[in-house]
Amino acid sequence: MDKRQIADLMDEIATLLALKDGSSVFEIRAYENASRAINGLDGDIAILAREGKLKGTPGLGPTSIKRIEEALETGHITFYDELVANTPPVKLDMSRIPGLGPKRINTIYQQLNVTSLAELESACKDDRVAHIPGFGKKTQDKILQGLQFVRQHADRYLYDVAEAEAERIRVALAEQPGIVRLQVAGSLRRRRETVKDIDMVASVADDAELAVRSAIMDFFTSQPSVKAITGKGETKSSVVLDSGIAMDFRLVSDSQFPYTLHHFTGSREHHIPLRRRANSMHMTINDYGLFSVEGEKETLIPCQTETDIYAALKMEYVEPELREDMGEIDAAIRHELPKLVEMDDLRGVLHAHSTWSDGHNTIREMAEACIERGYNYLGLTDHSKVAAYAGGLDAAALKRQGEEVDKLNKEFAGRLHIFKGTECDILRDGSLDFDDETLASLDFVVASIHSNFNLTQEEQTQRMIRAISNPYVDIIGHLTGRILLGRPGYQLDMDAILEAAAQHGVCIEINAHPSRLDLDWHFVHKARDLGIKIPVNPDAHSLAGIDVMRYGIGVARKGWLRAEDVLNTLETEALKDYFYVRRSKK
DNA sequence: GCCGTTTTCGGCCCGACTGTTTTCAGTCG
Repeated sequence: MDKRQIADLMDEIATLLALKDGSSVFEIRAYENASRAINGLDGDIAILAREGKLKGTPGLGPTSIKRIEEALETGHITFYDELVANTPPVKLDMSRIPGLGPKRINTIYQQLNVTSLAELESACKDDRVAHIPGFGKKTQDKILQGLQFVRQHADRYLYDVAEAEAERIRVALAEQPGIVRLQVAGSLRRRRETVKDIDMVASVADDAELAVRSAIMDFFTSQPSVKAITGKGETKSSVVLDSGIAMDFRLVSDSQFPYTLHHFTGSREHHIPLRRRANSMHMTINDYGLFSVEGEKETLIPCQTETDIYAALKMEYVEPELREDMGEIDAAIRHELPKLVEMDDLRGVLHAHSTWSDGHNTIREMAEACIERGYNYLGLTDHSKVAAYAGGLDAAALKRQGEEVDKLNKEFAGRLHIFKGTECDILRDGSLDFDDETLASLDFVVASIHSNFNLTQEEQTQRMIRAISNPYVDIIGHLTGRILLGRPGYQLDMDAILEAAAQHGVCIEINAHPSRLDLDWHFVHKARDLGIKIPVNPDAHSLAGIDVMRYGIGVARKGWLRAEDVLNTLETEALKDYFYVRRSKK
């Protein structure tokens, strides 16, 4: 078990405890804290546990450490298993509905005896939920909406979860004798923010013996993370992994590899116009090959790589991230595809928290971690005062923090520059949580919404535009507030927002946290075309939190961004100038 | 369950909003 899996288990324990009658809210919170503490650990949890270094980590007491050790040794936590066994499954299902917490779940369960979400839905439609004391029509409607949300997002997985699963298997397979080429395909390769399953394609030499293929297939289906085998053949096997993700593995001859890889990378939407183009050039394309067609006769056009396939269609190579039928076909024909931004283009991080608010690590620790990762600057953005739940800073604390940063900047001179910032709450009316004088004292300002999610689209849009119009705001944080697979974002008129941001020269971040990836890639391209600069920000709350940047780069690439479109590809001095110029205009 | 200590027990982040009430419970961040 890795860090993430154990942290998820601890979080589930918290949920299960909350659903149990008579649990202490403080015990629940302790498990939630432990989960966060585990996620925030820097380094391999198995090594930390073995060396006894978990002790002393804030949030991890003797019980949590015992549970972690059990998970590492045995792969499960008995306490968790017992809780699951004693909790009606429908209660867990209900806990995924936004707006339904443990109290209401227990009330519904006791009053209506529902045993499934389907029964809950009927109960809502029969108006039975609205008649429970303390409930009403609006609550019932909200539950119905929540049920729909849960249904729409069932059986999907976050990119990072699927990627970790796929990578484990890819690394194992790569060692297998006989495999020539091996690559992840499907939506994972296209870097979709959530995926339904994992596709992987491998090749063996064209003259490989059947026994080689069989051995590879056997090896695949016997991977430790395989929970069930749903299909097994010479060229394709399907399994379900421990996490519940389905995975298809295809094994083909090496000469067939590029066509198969291309076919299973998709998307369907990309392939439709591509096939149309092939047809117009007297060719046809499927998962076995690209063929020229003369009457009844089909001749294979030999291709070594996907680049060859696109070249045969007189097109530029299309990066997998772009294969969504969002204009990439025409651009590839005209040879006008952008050179997409890469991790190596990034020079620093601009949205990070420290122990001054709800971060796990000190400014110094965060700074040193940035240096280790090759970044040249750190934009420090602790929460503002209204964010009490996150230990937000008031103006006086912010000033003291600035003094600490000044000292650290002297110490780190030449290696790292720390920009003084804030993640300032956007209040209900669109004003900011700090006055102008305080904002003016900082190098830069990230402004985000953390409250009042339920305003109408009109109100929410006006609120956001007012924040964008504030002369001290440089970057809007997690624009829509969505939590992938958790809750939809708040209602915003995106066209109006993007226009306002362009007009005021305000950046919109790509929040790189795998549960957010907000701005959504669908809007990134448009934002770019309007001239909006887009920083890729980790929203890090720990050292490990800095490492999510690559997920943000995935979104940036899906949104057609070049290095010059991403704010934090600027070198330190250029970024200082950028912020300075914005500030001096005020 | 964790923490801190003036340790071995008492406190634990808290304000705002929503929907339901008619003074408050539940949820969220």
